[in-house]
Amino acid sequence: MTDEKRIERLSAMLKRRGIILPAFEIYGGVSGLIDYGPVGASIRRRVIQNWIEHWTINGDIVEIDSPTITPENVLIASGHVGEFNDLMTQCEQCSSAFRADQLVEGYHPNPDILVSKEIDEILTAEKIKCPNCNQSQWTSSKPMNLMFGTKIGAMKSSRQAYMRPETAQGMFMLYPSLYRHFRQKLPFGAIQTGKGYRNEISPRQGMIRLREFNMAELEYFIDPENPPIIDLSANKEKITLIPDPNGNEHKEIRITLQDAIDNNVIKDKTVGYFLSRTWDFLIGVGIEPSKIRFRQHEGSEMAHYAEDCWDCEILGEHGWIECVGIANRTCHDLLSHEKHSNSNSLRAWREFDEVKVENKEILAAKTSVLGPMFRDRAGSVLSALENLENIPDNLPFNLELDDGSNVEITSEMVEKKMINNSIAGEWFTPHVIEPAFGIDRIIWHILDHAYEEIEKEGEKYNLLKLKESVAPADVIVLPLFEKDGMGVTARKLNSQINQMKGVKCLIDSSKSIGRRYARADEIGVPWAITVDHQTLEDGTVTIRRRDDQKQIRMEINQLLTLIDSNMVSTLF
RNA sequence: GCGCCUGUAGUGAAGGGGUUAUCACCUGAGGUUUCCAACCUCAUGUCCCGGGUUCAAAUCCCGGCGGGCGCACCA
Repeated sequence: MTDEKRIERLSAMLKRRGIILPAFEIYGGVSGLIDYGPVGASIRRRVIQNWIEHWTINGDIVEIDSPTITPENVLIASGHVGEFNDLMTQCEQCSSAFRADQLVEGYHPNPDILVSKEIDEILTAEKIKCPNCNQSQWTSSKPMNLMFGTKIGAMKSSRQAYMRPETAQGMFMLYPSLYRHFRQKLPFGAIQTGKGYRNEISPRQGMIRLREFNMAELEYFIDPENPPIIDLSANKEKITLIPDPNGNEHKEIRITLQDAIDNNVIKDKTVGYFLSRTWDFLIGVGIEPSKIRFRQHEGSEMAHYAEDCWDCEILGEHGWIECVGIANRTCHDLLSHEKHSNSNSLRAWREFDEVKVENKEILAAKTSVLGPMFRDRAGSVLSALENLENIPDNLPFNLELDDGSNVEITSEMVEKKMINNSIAGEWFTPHVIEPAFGIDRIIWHILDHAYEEIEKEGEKYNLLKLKESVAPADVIVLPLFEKDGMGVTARKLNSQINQMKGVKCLIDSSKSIGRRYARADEIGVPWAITVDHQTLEDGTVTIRRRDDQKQIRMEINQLLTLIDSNMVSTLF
């Protein structure tokens, strides 16, 4: 943060040019909500498109899309309801905030179940002191759930629900379908992009902490005993890591990811792989390599579900900001959803290398005899027989049932049998590695890193050096003048280019040519085509490169071919 | 949520208990100009919202909303 005013000039430009603006501004605005304007929306769409293509390119990852409204039981299972319904209270003396249930621990057998009023009474009655300043003056406690609540349906039949705090749960809900889609073979993954919601207490720092934000998450399901084989040795780039938050090695190191895995700096290879793929994505959309680092989470700041977590932080005007979290969520989510939903389809089948053959002697029940004999107890007799550890040598014998009672089993009721079980494999709950991207934060840093203020002929000049892949438009057509048919030619060219698949072209004919170049440079359009007098004579135009203002004259048709095949940059 | 600072055209700023609120850039129309924010003429557009004090409030006071920073919080 060398220049304090730069962020203000950048923010003013983003607003002036219709990139990022405060939402609902004519009604005073709402903190933590933003609009992407006509230019910004194009950038956002392209960043997301890049992200989707980046992950789906190998075929082991598919895109899904789930509702943002989520019923409460899903979020109870995920832990979001329980973890974030804590009552908070604040010391009036020193303003420190604490979880109220932790303060009254020891004064009540189960502080978790107390409501706000009861906790306040205990705080006052027991004169509980502030751990920070030793005073005993507490504000009334308030529940702190950062989720936006809503109801599904009306009146009595309505059902409690929340706006999703993350997109991940959608992928877990679709696990059975994904498992079938991928022919029941791990590893595989699913991605989802969309809005997430958090009712932040205090949104800050422009578009860094929003209440409604664009997320992009990948859930990659693996067999923890047979993790994917990862080879990152081709990746020679040294990357900044801050590992070992609680140990002696907690400092920045520069290391290749392969070395980091080999030296156990990154313990999980799959996590290492996603660090690498995240790096590639960020570079691809124009984040500066020197402004990226990966920091390992401390135990205390880890989410309730995560086992190991690395943040990818990007340096910008707001300092180092967490933009991607890569977490090993283990089997936490799938297991919990299995329990809460009574489903048994959130598993995968692991075949053993060798089929295990088990020869076993059992007492097979003759149900036609047992049934009439024991009637309503027949069920428990059957299960006791099945669970019998040691087959008795002689019949009859006394069989103990679950309820502690005994029955006599005679030779008419059972038959000794040898069975051979062959066990080919086992069911297990897959582990999941989750890279979660904050798209708005990434877009902020793309803009931050691309924004350049230079001097041009003694004047200040701004440009956005966006990568072609995330520019709001690919090309802009500028008639030198409207007259003499230049405007007509330009409009025709604009429409021809816009008919190309995946290519977006703008046109601008107001004010002087220099001013129009400046406007296009400021929103980051990489190429400008100028229609001039010579165009009318010989069918050539000039193509201008944003980053150095170089121009090349060439035939319109030749240029159109290059634009269509995304090859304009080969000209220069 | 607390504390300090703060809010004037699209953007950046000046001013300030008084009758028509100022400037630059931007935007639009016209003119001029054969390629990098040129020039001329004209035009559009502002005191965050609500309440109070006052003959009079954009200005002072209170509250809200928004923004910045610090503390706290942050899946």
